[in-house]
Amino acid sequence: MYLCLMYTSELIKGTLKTIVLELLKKQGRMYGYEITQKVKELTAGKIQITEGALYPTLHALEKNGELETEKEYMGKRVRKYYKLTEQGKNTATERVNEFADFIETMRFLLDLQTKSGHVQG
Amino acid sequence: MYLCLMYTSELIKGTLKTIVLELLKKQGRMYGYEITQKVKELTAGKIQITEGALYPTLHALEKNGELETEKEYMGKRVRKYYKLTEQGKNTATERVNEFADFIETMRFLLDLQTKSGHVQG
DNA sequence: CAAAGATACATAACAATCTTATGTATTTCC
DNA sequence: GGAAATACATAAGATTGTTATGTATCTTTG
Repeated sequence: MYLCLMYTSELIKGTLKTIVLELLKKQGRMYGYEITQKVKELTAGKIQITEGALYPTLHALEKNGELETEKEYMGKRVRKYYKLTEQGKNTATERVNEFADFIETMRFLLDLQTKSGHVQG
Repeated sequence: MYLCLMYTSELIKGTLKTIVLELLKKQGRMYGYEITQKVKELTAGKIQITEGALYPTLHALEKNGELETEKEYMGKRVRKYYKLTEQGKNTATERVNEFADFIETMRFLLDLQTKSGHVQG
């Protein structure tokens, strides 16, 4: 059995946008810090998005027209909520489909038959 | 149905070492150019390893003690065959296991149930 | 109530890893 | 004999991440 260590950062590389887009698609709207916590929770700590990676990514997606923002004040503290634009919804779907296809290709290439840690059937 | 386009390069990023190590584990020994062709063939052109990425990676793996080389001359042209060291074999297994675990985590995170493009059962 | 930790944003220096471009040289095919 | 394929290699530039740092507010706890 594995301990629940984080993955080497190389693997996460390239999937961050996909994760953010798909999460926003499911959750409707989220703010940055919330995204880091949600991913950590859903992956049992295996994937931990750093703020240094997330915020620039969110800004880039917004600049590219995939996301739009609303600022909300909780007392004096600001929260920037992000949600998908129409374009962002399409991009989210494309990205997820591409990733799904990619992992099937990799599973074939690496001879991975069944899910590790799962008993099938 | 998808056309057989290449994946956005971001996805491949970080998986190159894993691919190389696992291929060498199965094939015994291979030379650089052969690796690029084999991967292209096995993935129907979806993953195309560029030489600018592969050669530096092979050199790094060799420097790190994962690979060892044998030069062979086919006429006047040289081929550099790579094979795994004992350490390399262990690293290959670790990398593949980690990747397998990673894609399961991602499948859960992205709500991917069954294999895209496959009929299960 | 003061300090520590969590929440919430942001940016900059650095590192890793890839693409694209370039270079050299041999072999094969038409 | 020239184009395409084989076979190696490296360098400039782009992308995307980590680590470090900064600011500020809110909550918990001794």
